Amino acid sequence: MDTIDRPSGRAPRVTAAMVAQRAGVSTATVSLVANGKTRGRVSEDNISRVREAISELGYVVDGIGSSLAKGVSSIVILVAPDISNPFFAKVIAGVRETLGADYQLLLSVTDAGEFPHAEDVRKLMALRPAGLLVDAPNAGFLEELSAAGPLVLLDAPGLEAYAASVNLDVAHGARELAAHLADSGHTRAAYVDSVTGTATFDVRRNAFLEEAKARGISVPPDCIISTTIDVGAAAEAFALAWPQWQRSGVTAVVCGTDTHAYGVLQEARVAGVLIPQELAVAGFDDLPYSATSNPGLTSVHLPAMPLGRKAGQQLRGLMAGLELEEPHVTLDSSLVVRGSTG
Amino acid sequence: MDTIDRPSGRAPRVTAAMVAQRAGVSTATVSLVANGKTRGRVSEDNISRVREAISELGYVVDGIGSSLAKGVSSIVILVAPDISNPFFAKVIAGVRETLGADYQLLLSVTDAGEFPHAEDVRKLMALRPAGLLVDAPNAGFLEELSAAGPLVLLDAPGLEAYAASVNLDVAHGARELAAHLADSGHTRAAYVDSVTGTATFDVRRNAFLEEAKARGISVPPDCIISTTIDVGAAAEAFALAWPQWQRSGVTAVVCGTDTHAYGVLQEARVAGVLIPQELAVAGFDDLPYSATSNPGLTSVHLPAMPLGRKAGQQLRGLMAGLELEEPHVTLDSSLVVRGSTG
DNA sequence: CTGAAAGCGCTTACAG
DNA sequence: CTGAAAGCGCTTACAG
Repeated sequence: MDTIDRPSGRAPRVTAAMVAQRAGVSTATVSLVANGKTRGRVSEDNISRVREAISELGYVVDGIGSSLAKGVSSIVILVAPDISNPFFAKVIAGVRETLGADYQLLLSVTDAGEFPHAEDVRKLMALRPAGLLVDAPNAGFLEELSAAGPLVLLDAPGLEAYAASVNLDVAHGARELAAHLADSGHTRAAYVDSVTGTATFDVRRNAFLEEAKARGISVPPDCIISTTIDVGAAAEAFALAWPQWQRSGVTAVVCGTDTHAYGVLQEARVAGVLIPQELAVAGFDDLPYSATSNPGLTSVHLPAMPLGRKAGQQLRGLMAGLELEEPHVTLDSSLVVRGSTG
Repeated sequence: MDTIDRPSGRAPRVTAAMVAQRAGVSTATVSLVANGKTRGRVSEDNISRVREAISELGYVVDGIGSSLAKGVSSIVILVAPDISNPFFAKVIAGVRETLGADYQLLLSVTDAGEFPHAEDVRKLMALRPAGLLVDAPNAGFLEELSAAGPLVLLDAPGLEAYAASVNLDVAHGARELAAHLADSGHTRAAYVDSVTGTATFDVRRNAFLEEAKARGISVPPDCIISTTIDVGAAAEAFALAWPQWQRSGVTAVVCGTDTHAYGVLQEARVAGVLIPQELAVAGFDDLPYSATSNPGLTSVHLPAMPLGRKAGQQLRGLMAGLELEEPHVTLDSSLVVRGSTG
């Protein structure tokens, strides 16, 4: 039985006042009922009256009015430099899962790899978000943020001083990878880095280089290049560098992301470089396609969904006004060996 | 010269009243200046006074207060059933590009392939969005939406009656694909569909089946299966179906998305099925990885970024109160042939 | 050109 | 347990 009048297409906005009138109570009571704050404040009788009126009229608390009165909205802003990464889609899924229907996820996207600046941040804050999630930030951005309100950083190694964080132990996987290559007999490797000045990429590179060195794998400075996170760009850069690398005895290439690695694989096929016989290739992220490529891509697996889930969970805690028991969490990474490294 | 006092971490909210006082004008004037509505309404003198005060105090118009007064927010909601698809990341990038900094993009995500229902929609509308973008909807969802305000549909073939739309001519690519397979000598094919009841998948399948039939390729009912848009799920389903298909003489598999096709490629490698000698494989979307896989995946290319761009552009028109010159736009698709089909 | 005032829809002390 | 009232920060007729 639909009792809503909808004469000509657009339904009129139903307000708390309309509900109040129908239920024969004040708007204050409507607000209490609609927000479930009735405990010891509203009579059973009025509760059911209001509930009935609410469902009859199809009333929904107006987000804007509510936000203004409360001083905060139900929006959670997720700032991220690269949503084109499939890895990131899983992080979002994880966030959504723990945030549930109480909060709306607003995605702040800029151009690939770029972070918003002071003015953009102010505009975002003008939405009075309930909380902020920042993925793979750099220190400069966090300085500008001058953190107002609940804030959780994702994948922000070394930036623990700024806010609560959920990190990935990429260094562990990077070391495993170096060990794996050393065990396979490699003694000279190259590294394809990401150009974005994001902390996680520094950690990946440094951990790999350090462990490689310790294991007798040399990575000369001219064997380290960087490109944007793009298959084509990586392919091009590799094409340019390979002749040189080959001459200097490079037998393995490690890439900052699987996306870079796909570019290397692609170009290697074009150039007739045998993978893994002539060249071993590995990446970070373990994107879904890495299991599918031919050969499969050896990669450092990062738990994307758990990352999003945990970050959402921590943020919920902060938004509820809690003191986090464990403000800094680190999730494991581990190497997945596939055909691209023999 | 930073004149903002920030005694202990959290900056106090700067309001229009504070700016007004500093500039020696009323809040009405501040509002006019902040919104650029000064033409013939504010003296040059006051304009510069207010501008100065604004920048001195770092004032930003509060989104919530503004939205409440205006009756509409600056939020554009993008509803989509599957953001884990890299295709979708590009659509978002296109939308962002045309929407610019004036609007905030709110991503409404549900579980993969699911659409929000009545209640969720109401909650979204409670944010008073300036506009709505709905990707790959089904009719049921649009019925529930009872469209209030500017709305543009993306990739919603056959749903033109509901709202302005930007569509992809997937049928054209699908027919090209059927022709290509027929030309390659295939006479029996299988189809791996998506389980989501999304119109575009129906169009893809139907256009392919029709053209295949016309070209002498038979696709028996038991050679049509469907799975979620997931590499693993597709691989599993293919593993189960392949022995049967092989016996019945299937030499080509067309997949509703490249993601499905990756699953088929993966399982084929495991099962030792030679691609393309024993089995030709093709998909839709032309994801970045399709150029990289080995063999490369033949796929119907869909212009993701232009799709997002055009949709954003149309929505801007509607939000500006314009009548769209061309409310229904269709973008081209075309087949990209790679190694997976020989 | 300018400002006082009403109003957007809600929430929350407050007084009863 | 209940409601009148103030207030959140802004925008927009309105009167001047």
